[in-house]
Amino acid sequence: MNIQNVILGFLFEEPMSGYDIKRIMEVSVAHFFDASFGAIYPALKRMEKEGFVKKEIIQQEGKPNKNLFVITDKGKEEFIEYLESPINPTIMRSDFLIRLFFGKFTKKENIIKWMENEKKHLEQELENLLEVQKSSPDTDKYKKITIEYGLEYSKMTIILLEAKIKLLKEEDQERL
Amino acid sequence: MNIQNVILGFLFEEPMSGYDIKRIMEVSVAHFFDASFGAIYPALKRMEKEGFVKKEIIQQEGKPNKNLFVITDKGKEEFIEYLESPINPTIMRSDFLIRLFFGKFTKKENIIKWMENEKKHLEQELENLLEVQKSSPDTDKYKKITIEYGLEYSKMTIILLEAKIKLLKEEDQERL
DNA sequence: AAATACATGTAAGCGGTTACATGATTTA
DNA sequence: TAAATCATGTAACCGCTTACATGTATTT
Repeated sequence: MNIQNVILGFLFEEPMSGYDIKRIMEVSVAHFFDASFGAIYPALKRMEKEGFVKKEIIQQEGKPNKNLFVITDKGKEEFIEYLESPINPTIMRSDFLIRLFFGKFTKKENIIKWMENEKKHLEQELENLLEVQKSSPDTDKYKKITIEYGLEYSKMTIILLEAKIKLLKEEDQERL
Repeated sequence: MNIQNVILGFLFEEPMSGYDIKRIMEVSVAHFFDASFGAIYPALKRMEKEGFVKKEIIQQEGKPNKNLFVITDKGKEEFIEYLESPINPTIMRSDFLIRLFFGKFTKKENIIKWMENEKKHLEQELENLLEVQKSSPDTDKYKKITIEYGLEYSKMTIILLEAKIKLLKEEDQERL
């Protein structure tokens, strides 16, 4: 999977601009995929050159013009081919867990700070996902599963972090 | 966080070769960080040049010689500095979830195949983590939390996937 | 006889990110 | 008046992966 495959997926659903793609990613797949404009725009250009998408320039008033990209039959084929290709393993890269792993080299204060920070982020993600779930109750069942997945993950992790933070704080109390 | 920080962390615990570092990563942090030899060896070289580590060549019989890397005081300072620097957000990149998200464009057969594949991987990870937990009961509490984290994540996800696979399969049964 | 473990290393290339440039309109 | 939203794009750079090269000893 790469940025091209993901863009093709979104354009399979409806024509969009690069800007739209970025925005929709943020409210749908951000918990397991993200991309910057610096990746999206050059990808769209390449894809146009290869005939996977075609560009339609939409004149707008008061706003910059919009490049609306429409998926072609060749693009649809390419996407279907991706779906038939071998799946890549899920990758997680966590600075938080690396720091925790080497936690004995720093003050407990730092560790609690990191945990509370991670918890805060997960609470934000949980809130976002609940919002998404509420605002689009008619999404297809597969998209719903990806939301549930994120919901369960953040809930579980918040609970775990809460318990561990509490334990670490209680250790300090006992010493008084 | 980058490969250098992680290597410094491991060398802070004990001197190791590049090969050792790779092996130990696979049985300790693989569920939230991984690196290839092509990243580890050049990193060690750079770090030696910058004075973060020093190399000791160990003569071995029947095996290739080993480059044992020892962390220097400068290296320790560098690692402590990393632990004080702003934390990077956790990144997850899941081909599985992207495919599921666009699941409506393929056959249910494919989706069940992906889910069963993902479940199989998580069961393997769960097994590995249980093995690690059993084989090193005296690790420090912070490392234990990172293992628990992985354990809870894989358990939760296996249960969720099992339920969803069952649901999808039942849908088919009802149609008969 | 083939594969795996041990052990190190490099070069080419990929798939991005970060930072910048541009510019109107709207909101705080 | 500063910041955010809308909108596109590029250039420099980074951090890695993949593939290859080398070679012995052990296991299958």
